Amino acid sequence: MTNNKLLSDFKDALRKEGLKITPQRIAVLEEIIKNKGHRESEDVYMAIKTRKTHVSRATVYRTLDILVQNGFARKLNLGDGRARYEPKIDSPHHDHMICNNCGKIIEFVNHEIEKIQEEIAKHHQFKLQQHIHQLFGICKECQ
Amino acid sequence: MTNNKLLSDFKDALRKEGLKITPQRIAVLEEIIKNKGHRESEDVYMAIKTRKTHVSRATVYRTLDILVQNGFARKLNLGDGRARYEPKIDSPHHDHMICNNCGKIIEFVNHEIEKIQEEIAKHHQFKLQQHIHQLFGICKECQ
DNA sequence: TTTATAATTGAGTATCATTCTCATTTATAA
DNA sequence: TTATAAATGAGAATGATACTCAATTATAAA
Ligand SMILES: [Mn+2]
Ligand SMILES: [Mn+2]
Ligand SMILES: [Zn+2]
Ligand SMILES: [Zn+2]
Repeated sequence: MTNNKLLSDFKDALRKEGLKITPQRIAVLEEIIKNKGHRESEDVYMAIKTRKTHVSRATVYRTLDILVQNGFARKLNLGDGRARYEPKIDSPHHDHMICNNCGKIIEFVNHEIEKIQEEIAKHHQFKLQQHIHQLFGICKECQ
Repeated sequence: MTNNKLLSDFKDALRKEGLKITPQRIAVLEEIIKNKGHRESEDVYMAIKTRKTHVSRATVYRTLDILVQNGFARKLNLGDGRARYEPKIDSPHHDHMICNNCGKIIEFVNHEIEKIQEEIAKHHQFKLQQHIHQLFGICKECQ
């Protein structure tokens, strides 16, 4: 999906939700889809602030929420007290391996695990909505 | 394992670490092994404070860390900003399903998943140290 | 048992990510 | 162009957890 298509989809989503199209909101979307992935709110804030539109931390947080709510981004909790955001469009579901030493994030997906998860849920008559699966350890380069 | 055995093991662990045996530390251990599981620090603090030894929040946090460091408890991050602690002794590894509605926690373990995890790590030459696997959704009773 | 002392405790303060408040600014539809 | 509801930003608030440091206490030596 081209960035232009994404941008116009985002504008459509804003209109559909009765939200206004503002330079700050566009800037946050653009920053997130630069696809460096796994960005902290503060990173996004600094990146936008230093070279583009004037923006506040509050607005970055608010816009990241809008992106997550509308399926443009995914919010990750890596257990270190700071949320990360990654673009969701064109990025199918995956989970993460995180290096305890350098913080590097490796993405993985395993359909067998996904299937077993669903069986476990079904067995407990539990309606599965989301899951978190994170592997922590030491990456190849840090050993 | 009896609670008495656990208590003496804890005292041994404290001695081995050069730490003192205090009523506060004993009280936190006892509260945790009451096996209600998945307790918040504040719960533990209130429980001890209301019916036993005088204790402070700081000491509860410090002692929970000692328990985790020495293998007596496991610390869980359920993504809601408050850590949970569960006894680890006599409780083999398991993961958690959490109801998005009522907060109920169901424990599960699946050896196939555990095995695949290890294969994934090995494939990336990643030395696996811990993992988090949590399923979120709506429990049977809340549907 | 007393003493010396290093560890522990607790009250309060600090931290830090995130959310909230509200006065000012702005996007949008008429 | 105007009216106005929504959005923004600066700074305050929040909440879990960590830190500080003076007072207390567990422990080992005498
Ligand atoms: Mn990712
Ligand atoms: Mn458990
Ligand atoms: Zn690494
Ligand atoms: Zn439920």
